[in-house]
Amino acid sequence: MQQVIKQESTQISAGFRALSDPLRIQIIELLRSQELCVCELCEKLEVSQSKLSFHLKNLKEANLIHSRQQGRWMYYRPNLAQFVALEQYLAEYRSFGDILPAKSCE
Amino acid sequence: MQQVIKQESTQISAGFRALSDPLRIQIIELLRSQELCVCELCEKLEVSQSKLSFHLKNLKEANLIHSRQQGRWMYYRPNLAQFVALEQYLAEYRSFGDILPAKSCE
DNA sequence: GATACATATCAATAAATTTTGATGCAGCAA
DNA sequence: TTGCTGCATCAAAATTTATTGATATGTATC
Repeated sequence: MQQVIKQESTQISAGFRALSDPLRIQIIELLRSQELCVCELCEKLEVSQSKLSFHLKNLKEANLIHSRQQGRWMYYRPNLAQFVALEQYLAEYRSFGDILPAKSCE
Repeated sequence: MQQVIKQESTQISAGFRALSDPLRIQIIELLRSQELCVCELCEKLEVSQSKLSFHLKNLKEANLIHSRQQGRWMYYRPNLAQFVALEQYLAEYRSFGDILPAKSCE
């Protein structure tokens, strides 16, 4: 039982972890309105290509972005379904209703 | 301008970073329905007190929980407003509408 | 006062993540 | 084929974050 909670918490935290870096937030912000290839992201963010590649992989493994190859270029776009999933976790968290006052600890 | 985006992205990512650890998710799950003191969290999560203290500080600095001292005990509870803020970031992200296809990169 | 208890903090270590520069690979064009 | 371009991957170093055990702080009780 405690084990199940532990597993679930690992999945949930993994989703948020991908959003826990400023550069990755900047990346998804740029992808918000338009599919972009790596070279365009490089230019706009002024970071090295391998650094960007590392963070794109990170976002992709968290299922937050999708990619599509076209010729030599790789285009990235957000996977909105995964954003919904994280949003829902937060929404459900709040929906639980008011917090009970602690029964005193002594 | 790019600087502003960078600052904002740092703030946002800091919020998610606090949720990017399984133990911290377990903590907020336990606080979901009831204020708890550190000793109760220790027992339920079976972790050392200093470890717990580290993660509680982390959550508190991210403004995700509040604390209240009563005698020797420190009671923690979620700060729902901050959960709303993060939820809203995700909601607004999605609300931007459909992604434009890339203009070809060549 | 002295003592016990709940929690925070600190310093040292360990572990995980990120950055960097180099190299590899696939697609395209000459 | 050769060479160029866009991107991924890798190994090493740098940085950040987490864990541990010890100690400090504050509160209550005696």
